[in-house]
Amino acid sequence: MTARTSSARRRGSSTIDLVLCAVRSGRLHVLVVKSADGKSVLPYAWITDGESLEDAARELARDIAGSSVAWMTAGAATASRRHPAESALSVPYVGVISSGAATPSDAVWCPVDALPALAPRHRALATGALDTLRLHMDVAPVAFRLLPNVFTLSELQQAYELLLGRLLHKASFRRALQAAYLVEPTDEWRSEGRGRPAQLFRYQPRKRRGGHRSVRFDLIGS
Amino acid sequence: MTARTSSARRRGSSTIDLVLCAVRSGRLHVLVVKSADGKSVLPYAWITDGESLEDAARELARDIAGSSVAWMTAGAATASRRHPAESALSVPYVGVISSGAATPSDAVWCPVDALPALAPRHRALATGALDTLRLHMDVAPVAFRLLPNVFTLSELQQAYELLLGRLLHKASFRRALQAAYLVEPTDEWRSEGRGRPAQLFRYQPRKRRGGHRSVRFDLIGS
DNA sequence: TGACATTAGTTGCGGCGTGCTACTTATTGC
DNA sequence: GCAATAAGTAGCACGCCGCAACTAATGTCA
Repeated sequence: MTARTSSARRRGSSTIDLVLCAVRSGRLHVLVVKSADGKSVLPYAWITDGESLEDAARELARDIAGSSVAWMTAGAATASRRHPAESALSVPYVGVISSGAATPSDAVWCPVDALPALAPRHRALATGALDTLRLHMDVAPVAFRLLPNVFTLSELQQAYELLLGRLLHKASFRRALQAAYLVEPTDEWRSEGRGRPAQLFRYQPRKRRGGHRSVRFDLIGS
Repeated sequence: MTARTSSARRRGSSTIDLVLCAVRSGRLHVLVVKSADGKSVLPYAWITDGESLEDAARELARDIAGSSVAWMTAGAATASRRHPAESALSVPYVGVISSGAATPSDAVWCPVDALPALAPRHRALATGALDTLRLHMDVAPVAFRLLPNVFTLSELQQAYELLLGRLLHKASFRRALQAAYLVEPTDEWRSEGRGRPAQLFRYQPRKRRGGHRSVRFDLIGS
């Protein structure tokens, strides 16, 4: 718990609630901290007038996780369900932390499908984080930000498989990636125990095509 | 202005701010109302404790537009820039109204690229609405909800062209639509002045494929 | 040391979706 | 009847995608 979170709480006030996500051993995890009374909570901070919400959320994330978040977006504000500090209104921010970053002290990475006891509002925010990531992954480099600066293509594919919720075909994945000019090979290789070593790549988008957004009907349902 | 909007304003409180969108003569419009002092504002309502934000937003939309919104989603809450009633925190909701609905009284549809003088926060919310619609149009029937219950395929294509910001090819558009089993033909035809009459269709998704989300790299930029 | 397992990375093929051109159909207006 | 206009369709070529099969490089173990 940081000074931000333990500052004077005001009934009827609003909070920024943080859902920090990372990949740990192939599963999506969210960062959970302990409140003053020992309960598990998502990191949160009371909103003060005149401050940018985005800036406040980034500052909170830096306080909690030590490093700055690799990517972040706001979720849908909610006043439903019980907040651990009785915040009237929660403005959720969903952030992504590189899987290479060190685990912050006084915090635990919890698998999103095996969360500890959380206040109902925080549980809803945590379980909804994956949907938020899925909503943005086609227009923002969410999967890339879940990885360290250099990564193997298999790691990138695993990140996409986690976000999409289904297995992908190696050759197709790599051809599509090649065509998009998003990654740049480094001259490093990593040996992961057995098997052939993998080349390391870096996220380095090169092509700036204005648009060419295509029509997509296949995901529309009711 | 409804009773909701003119209710006691409290400094430091939060509002729901509504960006209602509709297509008028081929351009995206947002609904603007007049405040008590004659200024142009987006419809808004003070948030009261214990009420669902989504419910409150839908109620506000019903009060303002008469009919219920065809589709709605929450945007990113913001505390930046000046709000017309000095709301500390705005929770924006972007809604879509069928282009067939009647224009509500005491309200004006304004082209989003030719807005009247608005408070800075409201201007930012209005101009950001198109991005919100674009973010959701691949997973929700946003374009369909911009249209009346029955519509021609040319109207649907125009809605998509407006959202995507580019022209589409008629044959390709129809083939893709056919393959998605999203619309159902009616036995009505509409004659639009000159030219061959167009068959009317209804949004009626039939196929429920679980997932098959595909990898999309082409929109990821920086 | 050689066979095997394991993981990375590539190649070629078939099918489907998409962009394009060109065509047919049906209506209004002169 | 004929031009103009807009809806709707057909055929073709190219590209993307899933798939299977292959090569390459490492570790393991008998």
